[in-house]
Amino acid sequence: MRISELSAHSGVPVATIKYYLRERLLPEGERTSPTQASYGIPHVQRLGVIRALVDAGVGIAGVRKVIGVLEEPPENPYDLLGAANAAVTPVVDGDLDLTAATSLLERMGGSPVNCFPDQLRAVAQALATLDRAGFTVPPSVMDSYVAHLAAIGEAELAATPETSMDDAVRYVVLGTVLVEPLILALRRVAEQIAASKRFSARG
Amino acid sequence: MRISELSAHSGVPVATIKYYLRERLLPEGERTSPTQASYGIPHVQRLGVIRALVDAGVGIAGVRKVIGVLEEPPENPYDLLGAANAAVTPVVDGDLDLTAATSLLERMGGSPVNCFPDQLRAVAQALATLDRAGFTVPPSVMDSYVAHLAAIGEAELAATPETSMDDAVRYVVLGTVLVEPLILALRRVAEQIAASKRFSARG
DNA sequence: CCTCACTCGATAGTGTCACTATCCAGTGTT
DNA sequence: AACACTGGATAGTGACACTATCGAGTGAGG
Repeated sequence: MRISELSAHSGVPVATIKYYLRERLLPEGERTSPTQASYGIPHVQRLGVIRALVDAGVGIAGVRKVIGVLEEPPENPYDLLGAANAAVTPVVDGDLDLTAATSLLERMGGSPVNCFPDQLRAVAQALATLDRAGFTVPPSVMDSYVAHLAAIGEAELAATPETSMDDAVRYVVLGTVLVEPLILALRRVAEQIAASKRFSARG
Repeated sequence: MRISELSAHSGVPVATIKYYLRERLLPEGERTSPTQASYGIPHVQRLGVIRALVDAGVGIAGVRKVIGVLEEPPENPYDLLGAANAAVTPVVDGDLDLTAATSLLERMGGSPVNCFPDQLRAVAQALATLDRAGFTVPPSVMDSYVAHLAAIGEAELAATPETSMDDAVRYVVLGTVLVEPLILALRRVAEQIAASKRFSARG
């Protein structure tokens, strides 16, 4: 498959494919001559992953990290998940009050040792942003978040494929990031359904 | 309060405040002379909202829409939520297969009339992106998303403040957007807790 | 009254990011 | 031999959220 065919097959412009090659997001094709290389199905799949990640707001640097994890996954499944999360969680610097975040962590059934520090800091950062905007999450709603997201996390983990390590890696790494837009979109839909039930304006 | 004090009090640089004034995200201060204006607490709060929204990835145009809704909220609470969602949901153009998204909507207890079309399209878009990356959400996990996000949506709606219209508007509009980073961060934490329970690598 | 830091308002510039366009010499295909 | 196409390099684009600078006017201290 030549580069123009790869482009046609994946929907990604040739110039962009060259860009991804340059950025080492896409492996080189097999060289058939000094100015020719041939690409295969894995390249098409990889392009799909790259575009999905970029669309999801993960920057080129983050995509590179994710791909790094996909190509050299940690032995331990727990560290695999951590690496996947770390690849797409922007590191927050500066002072943060971690007490509220730690409390949420414990309410979800974990303890600080269960969690990479950056994830905890991400929660704290989210809380700080809400605070800065003068927004308070009602306790009943926070309870709901804690309970239902814990359940979602368990369901996701329970469904990790056991068939092959490759499948598991792919599931964990991509599921971590790519499902986020779906979750947010479903939440908005859920809110509108609840609103229409409550106010029966359109139903 | 002069502009430099507003800056000191909010942590936003003077030049940026001027930029927000120019973009009409921040209302003008009360003029005390042709080249002087005084700002108050509402300006500090507004700055907090703007920064929170921008940090959350909502662009300047989106922030303007959100603020428009805050300042002139629709009478109907359902339309208020719709306007808040519309302000921050990028419109997806192009052909999309809505059947899977509609099915999810129904599984959440709604029907197409309960939902603004753009929200449904956002779900379809998220599913299409997953598909393009070659990622399949296991049915049991999708069940989990549907059930738990529906519950979250209801909890959020049930907690809408009844004290004043202002409070309700603020809660709905800001809650729609600003809580998203918190939800995603909690999900990642939940996954790690579940992983550490399952593999007991760190707990 | 004078000075000087500060203000508004306008305009232009910066840095980042994900591409995209152009050029080149070399190659396979007809 | 003609021609489209290739890999590789380099420079340019457009969107975006600021940020820097300037000029004329103004309030507060000495």
